[in-house]
Amino acid sequence: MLRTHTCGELNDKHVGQEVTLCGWVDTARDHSGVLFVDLRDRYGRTQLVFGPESGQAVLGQAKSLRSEYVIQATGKVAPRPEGTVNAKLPTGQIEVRVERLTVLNSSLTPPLQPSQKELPGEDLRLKYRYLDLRRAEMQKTLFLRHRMTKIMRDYFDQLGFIDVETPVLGRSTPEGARDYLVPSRVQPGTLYALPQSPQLYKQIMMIAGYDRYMQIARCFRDEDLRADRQPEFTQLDLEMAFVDLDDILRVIDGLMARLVKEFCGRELKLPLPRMTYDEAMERFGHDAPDLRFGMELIDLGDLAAEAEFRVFRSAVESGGRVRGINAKGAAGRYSRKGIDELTTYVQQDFAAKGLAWFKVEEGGTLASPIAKNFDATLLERIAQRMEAEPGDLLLIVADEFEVTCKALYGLRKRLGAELKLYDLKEMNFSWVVEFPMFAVDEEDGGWTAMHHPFTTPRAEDVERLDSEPGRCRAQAYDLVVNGYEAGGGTIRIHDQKLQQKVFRLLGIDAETAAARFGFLLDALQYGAPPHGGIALGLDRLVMLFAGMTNIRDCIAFPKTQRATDLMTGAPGAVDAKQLRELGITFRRDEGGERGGCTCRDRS
RNA sequence: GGGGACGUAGCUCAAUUGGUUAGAGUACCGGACUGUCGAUCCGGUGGUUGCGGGUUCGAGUCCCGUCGUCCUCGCCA
Repeated sequence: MLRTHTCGELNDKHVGQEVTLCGWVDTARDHSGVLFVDLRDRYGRTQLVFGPESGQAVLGQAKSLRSEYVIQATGKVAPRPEGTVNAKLPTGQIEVRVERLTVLNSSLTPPLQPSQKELPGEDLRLKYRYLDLRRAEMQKTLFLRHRMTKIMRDYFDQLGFIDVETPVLGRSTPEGARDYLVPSRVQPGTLYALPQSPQLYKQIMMIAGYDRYMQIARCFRDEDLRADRQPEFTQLDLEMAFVDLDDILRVIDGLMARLVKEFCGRELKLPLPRMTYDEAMERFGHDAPDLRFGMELIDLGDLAAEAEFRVFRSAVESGGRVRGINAKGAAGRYSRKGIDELTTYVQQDFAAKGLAWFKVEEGGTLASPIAKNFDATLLERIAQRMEAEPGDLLLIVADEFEVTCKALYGLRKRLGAELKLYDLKEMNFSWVVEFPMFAVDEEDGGWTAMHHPFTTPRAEDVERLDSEPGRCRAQAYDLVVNGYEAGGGTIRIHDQKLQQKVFRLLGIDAETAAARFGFLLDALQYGAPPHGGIALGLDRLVMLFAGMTNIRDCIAFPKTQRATDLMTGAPGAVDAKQLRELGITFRRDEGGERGGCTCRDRS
């Protein structure tokens, strides 16, 4: 080793020892006769002192040090003179009086400095990721991520799970997200698909008798990005045989309790609360409700039906819903213009027809441009239903059920943040269960799998498969943390006949099913045990435990919103020879100009 | 594919709403300084205002297009 200690470990117990440290020059303060360097590595910072006793040569050398130079310094650990102790630094009790200095490497003037106070623009951080990753914040997050996966592996190991790797080169499945495809050279005209999840492989592992499987698996989905979504992401994936839904939830409950104990220093009360999908949609308008605050959706359908106000009455008469939320004490926070913004928001983002609102005045009367369309008693009953108090702002959406869900969910989320209705450090865990088996496919009007086509219906709903699939509930469950879907899973179908029935319902004919996952249908006929599992979004979990709202900050090398890597320039053009070997040509009108013959420097 | 925000010195930002020579902090370069830790003090370099058009006597500012980053709807079993 080129060093005897790290930059984070020296303290007054080391005084008098000769040590050698290696690291990066964080800052240098030159006082002519004496010069200080804060030396940084991922363990911390230590102050180096160059003075007359270092010798003219070493002092002169030190004067040439600049930000991010990599140096090796040897000297004695000394207590800092009285009055110069730095309480902000764990190593602030001591300093190293340097006797020998080696510049291991110099550095260009860095475009971003790891210790600078203002965070540089994200494009710059991504382009110079190696500099960004030197920041303490990033190092802290990646270390948190490491500790979390360590705990996960230990936890599942103790429960008898085995870690099995599954292929990255697989075959495309018909449903779900868009696949990333990899052309085969050996089989011209065919392509592999990168896994959206190891779903089928882990089911095969159950059939093979490995009754407790886990993996921290990379998954790929070629869909548009969000603050909490990357095209390449990591799942904590697991599967168990001979279990029911409660067994899976209990295992994850235990894991969450362990993580919370380790990183939040408290006991998590188990079992985690459960809510049905229907209840979540009714109370919060979303299947991943943020339970850190109230402001639940309130149904006003019966009152709206009595109203003269046409917008309300016709919504109910045409089978829609009239629901609202009460933003307690927010009437003063939202001016007419502010409410207009909220209206535009629900119209543009959720296709709501409009937003009705009332401000609750002193004395409890409801004030609004639409108030004249209601008689006084009805207004009073609305106020009562919504538990309105002076200063409250009532926001009401009258529309189709789905629209009221989306719009009010959006409003609740937005107002929750704007009104700071929750503690940013709080962690709230819950389960949402009893998802519908199927949803109506917007494109062809047929049924589509709500979760995935291998999901088992609830035992009491199996008979509904034929008669009313829309009311058939699945043995599916989502883990929800602070309003984020942190993971989801199902009990799988282990009966080949039932599996084929579900495929038929989904409009996947026998031929297609056989071609796409005949191997699973085959395997189900060779003694498939009952099994089920779950996958947790690791990046999201890290984000949540780190108290962040951006998944990119929890990933060492993330992609931009347009799915590029600003550091490497990926994706990029490839050599013409590579394309020839794969039998690929690009049409000129579809990226032909990028399909050039050589890799292009995109910087 | 739709909606929105942003793009000015290496970096973080400003520029009195269209006005004459585009500023500040920091970084960088030079000088001073023996106890600093956001060191301080003095001096200096640094700009195709993302790019391309247009309107105007005059554009960082207005308009159109384009590129990039972010937020969001659709999308994400």
